[in-house]
Amino acid sequence: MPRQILVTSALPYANGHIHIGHLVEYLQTDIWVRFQKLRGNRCVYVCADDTHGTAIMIRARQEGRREEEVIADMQAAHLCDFTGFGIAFDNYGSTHSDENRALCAEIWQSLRQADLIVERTVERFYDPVEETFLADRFVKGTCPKCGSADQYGDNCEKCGSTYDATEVINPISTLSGATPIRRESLQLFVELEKLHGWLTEWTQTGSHLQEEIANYLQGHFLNDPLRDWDVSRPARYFGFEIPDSPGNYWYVWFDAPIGYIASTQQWCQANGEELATWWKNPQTEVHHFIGKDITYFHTLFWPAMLKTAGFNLPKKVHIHGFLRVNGEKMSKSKGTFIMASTYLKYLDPAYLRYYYASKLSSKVEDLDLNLDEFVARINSDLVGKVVNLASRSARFAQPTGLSTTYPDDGGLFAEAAAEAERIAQLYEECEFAQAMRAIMVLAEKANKYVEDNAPWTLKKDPAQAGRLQDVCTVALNLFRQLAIYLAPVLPQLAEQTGKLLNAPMKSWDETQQPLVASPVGTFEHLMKRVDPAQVQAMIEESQSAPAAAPTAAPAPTPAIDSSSAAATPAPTTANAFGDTLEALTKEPLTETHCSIDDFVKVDLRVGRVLTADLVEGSDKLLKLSISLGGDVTKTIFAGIRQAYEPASLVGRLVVFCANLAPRKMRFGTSEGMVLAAGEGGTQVFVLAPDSGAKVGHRVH
RNA sequence: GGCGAUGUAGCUCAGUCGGUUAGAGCAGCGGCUUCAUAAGCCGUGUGUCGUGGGUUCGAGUCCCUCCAUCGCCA
Repeated sequence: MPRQILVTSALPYANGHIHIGHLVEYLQTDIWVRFQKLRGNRCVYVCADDTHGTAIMIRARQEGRREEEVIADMQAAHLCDFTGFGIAFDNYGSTHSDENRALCAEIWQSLRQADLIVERTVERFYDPVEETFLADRFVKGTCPKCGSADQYGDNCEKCGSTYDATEVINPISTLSGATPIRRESLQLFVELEKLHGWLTEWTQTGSHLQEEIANYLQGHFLNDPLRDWDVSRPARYFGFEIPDSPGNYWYVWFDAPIGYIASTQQWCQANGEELATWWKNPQTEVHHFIGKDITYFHTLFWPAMLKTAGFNLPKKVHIHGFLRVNGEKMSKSKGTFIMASTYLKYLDPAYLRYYYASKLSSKVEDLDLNLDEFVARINSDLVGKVVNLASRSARFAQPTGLSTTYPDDGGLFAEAAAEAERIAQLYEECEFAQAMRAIMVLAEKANKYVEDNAPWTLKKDPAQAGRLQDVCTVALNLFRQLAIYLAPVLPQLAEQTGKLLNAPMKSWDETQQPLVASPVGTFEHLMKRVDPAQVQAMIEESQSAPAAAPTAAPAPTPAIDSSSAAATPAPTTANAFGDTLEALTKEPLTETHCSIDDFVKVDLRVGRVLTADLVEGSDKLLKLSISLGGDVTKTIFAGIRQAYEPASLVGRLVVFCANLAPRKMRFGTSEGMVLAAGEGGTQVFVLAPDSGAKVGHRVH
């Protein structure tokens, strides 16, 4: 009987782009979800942008835009990054949605009815310039305990003491620099203490939490009375106004987790399902994946809200540690603060998926991305052991296909098949590192089989043709087993393997039966070795570019594209650089001249790709939003989809025609044309300026 | 400061209820192979198990001290 599983990752905040630290969580979750689906369980994976709060409000004000515009752009960018890494949400919503507003109201009503809400007047700092109350972290001043200057409003980094922002000496608002004034504010609190007994029981029993987390909660919170949770913020605040308390808004951390439910609801609406099936049903397992920084929101406040409002409690909250790079915190100056979009410009997402998988456990431990190890591990495990297995047998098997009966392999296939449940158990428990190791052991045995049976020798003797086919049948079946075991981590490899062997992989159970009598397709490279130079280039770009908006990329060929680019047939005659007449022959020079007056009519500009999205219903087009600086943007539909991963374009500079007459297309209006060279299809190469060119520069 | 985690081979880590000479992958070294994307196979480990002490017939594994690193403290 298939399980019914609802999975979430934490909602990324709409104030910043996705970086490789975020990706630990989304990849961990995506792998787990893909595993569940492969096992035949009903599994829905939802997420959303977390859009409310002071930070968004400030950002919008700084940029002179409405909050809605800021969060819409960021959501597009987030989705683009996630898609680039193969993270497959069933629905990706926003906390700023009608569904979420309604659900917040519903849960709020439940909290009221349960008599858990209390109102109090509190004296808080107010910024008279920005006209907003100030969260503690937006107040700086001198520590009232030790006298250290320039400390935040909640605690002192020097002496470690904690205090109220209103105690700080000589306070300053970090938003405006103004001296904040004290002002009374009505605040609404959730009296969490009323649920203390229940929370203790829920957190300490039933393995809803990792053991160390349960201990942490017991030691840090549950031994003392729980404080009231302040869930309201006075206007101005970007969020939802509390229906029965005009002028007050729900604190961002109130409506954010409700976004999980709201996103599920959107999915239900799109798929003809009932929300209750997923959130008010003891048969459904809810699994949250989060980072350790937001533990108490998800293990105290959130269960309390769910319990009170009658929604499913999480079966498990899976909490992971932070990412470190080369043993240290991610650092801008060392180039290890790597944005997802930057990574995608240089490296195959499969590498990071596998690397993280090879390091992840169910513990709340930090994960270290050691870049030397990254290169070594991918090259050794994925290229050397896994992909190589197909590479050294598929070509021999292509003329004949697989044998009609599965040959004697000395028990190798059966042995690997017998590992299926153990490996599945490891995936289930989020022990991905152990799962990867178990799979690699199988890969080593398979390679030894190929070595011992030397198909390349058999090939030389026509009398051994049958034996050659058998040996390749074994090798390719062992490879296929590995590809299925790895499919949650490497979906692309699974898909390519399905194509190669003319048997798409749909289920974990396919590891149990060898494939026979199937034709073998033409072998194509499944994975490139990691080029350390690309890693270095990625670091250098991360070092030089502002994190939020990478500048002047050296415009490398996208990683996904370089293998096909090399496959073009070549030469007749060539110049000293090896350039042939091939292209010119295909498209001869235009005979008629173009006057300078004609030329200046064409307004070519340098622009930055803000977002790149797949166009529903078109296999050629990408929808690009291109910035000319500030808030001036153009929307362009470019026929480059087959050549570029959308994520690889975001943030890079392009040259485009900015005054091309707008053209209505089926999908929207295109306001220009991006310059690119090449024959079309996958052979398209977008032009980029040398570094130094600025967004908005005209091309002369 | 309080609480917690971690510290095992050059690197990444495994070591279950304490029990024989402490293991694996990678790197390195030696050999073989050359089908494959400079890939593969075989062989190769003299490690103060962070330090010092204790319990025990026996401790990487239990207890205490200290050191180092990291995290958390609404």
